[in-house]
Amino acid sequence: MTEAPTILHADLDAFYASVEQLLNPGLRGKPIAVGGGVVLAASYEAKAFGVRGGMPGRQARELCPHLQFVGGHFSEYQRLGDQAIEIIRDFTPLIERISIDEAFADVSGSTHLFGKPGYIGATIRRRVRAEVGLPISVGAARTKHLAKIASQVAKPDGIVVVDPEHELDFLHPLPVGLVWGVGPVTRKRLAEKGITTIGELAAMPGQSLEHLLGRAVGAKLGSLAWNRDARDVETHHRAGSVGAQSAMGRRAATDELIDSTLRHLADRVATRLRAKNRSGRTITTRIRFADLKSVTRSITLPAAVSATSILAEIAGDLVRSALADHSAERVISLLAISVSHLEEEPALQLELPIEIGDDSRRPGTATGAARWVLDRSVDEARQRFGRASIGYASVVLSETGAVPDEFRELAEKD
DNA sequence: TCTGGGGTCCTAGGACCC
DNA sequence: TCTGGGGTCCTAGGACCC
Repeated sequence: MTEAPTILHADLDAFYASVEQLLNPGLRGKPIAVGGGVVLAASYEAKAFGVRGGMPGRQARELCPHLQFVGGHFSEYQRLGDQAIEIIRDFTPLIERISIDEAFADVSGSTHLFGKPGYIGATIRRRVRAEVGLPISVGAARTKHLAKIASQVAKPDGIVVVDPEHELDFLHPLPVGLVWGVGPVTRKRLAEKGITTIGELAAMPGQSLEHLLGRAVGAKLGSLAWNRDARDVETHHRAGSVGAQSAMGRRAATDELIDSTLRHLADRVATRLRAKNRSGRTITTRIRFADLKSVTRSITLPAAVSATSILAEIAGDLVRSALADHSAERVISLLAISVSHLEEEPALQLELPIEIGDDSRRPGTATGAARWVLDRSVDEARQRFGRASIGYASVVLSETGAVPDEFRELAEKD
């Protein structure tokens, strides 16, 4: 007897756009896009014109002249996404939420109560439609990877159950791009070899696959991988890094721009770290130049940090050193800070003897511990009086006119 | 046609240790 | 002394995902 298709993958369709159409009935049936400069989500009516997530707004308008851009109702996205997940939770506690609009569920222990996986999937779809008001697609299969492919095939607003006896029949005609880990670059590389379907991929010897794509991806795609694919639904994740970035069009890389941007980014990252009671040892900065090529610089410290000012200063050192290595580049289009090697935050952060450059950590400035205490009080004040109520002067100033932080935190591409 | 933000994982070279 | 292998950590870059 073969195993049952007890892993479900549920994925809300064109999520942000569907929410906007739910909130405003006047938008239903119309091509709309959430976002502005860039399309974060497009309704199916807009997708019919070729509009896609991640596309520049101008290009989207050219493809679809009647495209309507709508602002994001961020808290509604979170609330409705949570509501849909809670419906799935009525069927099983084994849920792995991948993003705001997507989750795996293991229903192997639920079938004696609720029926076959396909029936559970259909019930979830009906209830999400009735109780939340949104379309959701479901894939059911023996493994996570297969269930995810199935839900993509099920879109829009459908369900696909992959019979374990006929997995290969299901997979082989599908395009390689549906395989997790095959993006535009790999797809192009495969197309050059004449491979466009999963079946053609499966017919390729494992060795040449690995030669073409590298060991990890190649092994994953090997035809046997379908049977070894992980199927454990992991109910809690721990973030491995916390970061923030800021795109800025094309700007001259002046000290003022760099310092104020890094302060803003360090503030966002460090605040989130402290909220999670975490801190990190490795600090990575990224600079993207005018031609969209980017470089990174990182440093791993002997002790973890979560203080805003320390993070900003170290990031400044890293960015300046990278700019010095690329002195021909004077125009930048993006700056980013990320903190990894995360650790649990100790009760009180000790003073850190950090000296990686000349600069601003002179005698007389606050110690690590003092800065940490200062940060904590800023965090508390913001919780009580609102985010804009307090902050470092340069940070507060640079908030104005920027993309709302809620937008950043929810941003996704479909 | 040159566009946002938050992440994960992999690769490869080099330093360092035993 | 110019010679081996294995393991871990760090850094930089890149592909990919939502």
